[in-house]
Amino acid sequence: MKAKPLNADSSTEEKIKAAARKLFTQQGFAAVRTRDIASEAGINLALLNYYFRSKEKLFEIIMLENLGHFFQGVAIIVNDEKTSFYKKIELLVDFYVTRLLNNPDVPLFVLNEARNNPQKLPMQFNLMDSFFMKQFFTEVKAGKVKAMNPGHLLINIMGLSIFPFAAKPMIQRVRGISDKEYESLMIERKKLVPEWIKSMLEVKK
Amino acid sequence: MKAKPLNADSSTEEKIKAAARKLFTQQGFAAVRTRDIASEAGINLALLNYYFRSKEKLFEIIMLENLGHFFQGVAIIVNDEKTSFYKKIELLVDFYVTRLLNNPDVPLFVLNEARNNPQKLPMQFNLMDSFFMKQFFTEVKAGKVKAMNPGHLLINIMGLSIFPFAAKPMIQRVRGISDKEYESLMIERKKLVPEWIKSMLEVKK
DNA sequence: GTCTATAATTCGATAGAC
DNA sequence: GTCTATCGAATTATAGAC
Repeated sequence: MKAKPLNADSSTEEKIKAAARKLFTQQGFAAVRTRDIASEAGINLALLNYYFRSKEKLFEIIMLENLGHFFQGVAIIVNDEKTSFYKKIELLVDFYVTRLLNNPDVPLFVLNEARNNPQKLPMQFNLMDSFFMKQFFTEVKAGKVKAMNPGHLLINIMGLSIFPFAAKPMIQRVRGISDKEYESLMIERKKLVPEWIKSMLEVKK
Repeated sequence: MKAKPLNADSSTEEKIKAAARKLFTQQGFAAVRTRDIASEAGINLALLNYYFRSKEKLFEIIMLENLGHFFQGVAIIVNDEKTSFYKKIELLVDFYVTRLLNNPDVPLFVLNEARNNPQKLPMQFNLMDSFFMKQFFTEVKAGKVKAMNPGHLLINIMGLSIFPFAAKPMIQRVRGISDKEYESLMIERKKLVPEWIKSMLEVKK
């Protein structure tokens, strides 16, 4: 078995992937030119086609990576039988916000891809069959949380966690705040969103 | 002054605009070919350039229309001095959901545009100076609602109202529900989102 | 593996007939 | 106003030298 080179991340292949990841994620497939990727990677256009056969192949690799950012880890969180219902909400929000702080362009990319190529989304992963959902129904039956269509719960968790990243440029425009301020707002949300979700689920006396 | 033709909506110009609106809104500027627009409109490519000088000009028209869907009406709602703080929240949510039920592709389009061309967004419209925000601060000072960074309030209202439309294909994929079911979920949200926002703002005793 | 040069295709835009 | 035919620029992909 061949040993991986020590500097796998600085190999030419990785440089191209890094450039492609940046540009594709920010601008989408159609808006990016392979020339731009090559230039961003500091290499030649021909070399890009030498490593990856085509623009499509390279894009698919990046897409799978980005989808991973979105779905990887979620399955583990929602199916852990040792954590409580509310703890899972905290973990989910923290997971999304933490990951997206480092990859703020991923949400729009994934949402666009989901619309343009829904068949490429991981289908096996059915949130409705998760242990998290079982816990939700248990809480509802016990009268501990308000009954609602579980779709609302999922939309609310994701909407409150993910939307602010997808809408960052728009919100910064209508509010006029800096990148730094926006980041600290997002960090605040790690704590606030679970509290809000809790309030929404609270049974009124 | 010349009278408008009675069938303005079926004129060639309108047919082209309708086709462009559909394709640009669904796929974005770069992914759409002028040939596709012409074909969708049932006319020739040359005719498209006869009516609108270029792809860019046509796109700008569509973009302004779509931005209108998003911002038009919001300014009126948030600056009405006769409606209460909570009433405005109800009106905002209803406005977004109602409009987006008929234009479900607009949110992703606007979010993409806001990122790609932030300078083209209407800047004059500063939500922070609105009467709605004054009312929020009044409520906070009176101890009637929880204090929070007003950015969170805006993000939450928009996230809970708009995100489900931007994420529709993804959510349908992970939940496996039909278009019809999804629509009734959205209609439910007109009533539920304002209630949830209220819960989030409630001062705990 | 990496480059230069170029082939092959696509796409926006126009010329010119009707 | 509307069409066919085509130009010219841009872009993906490859051939071939080093």
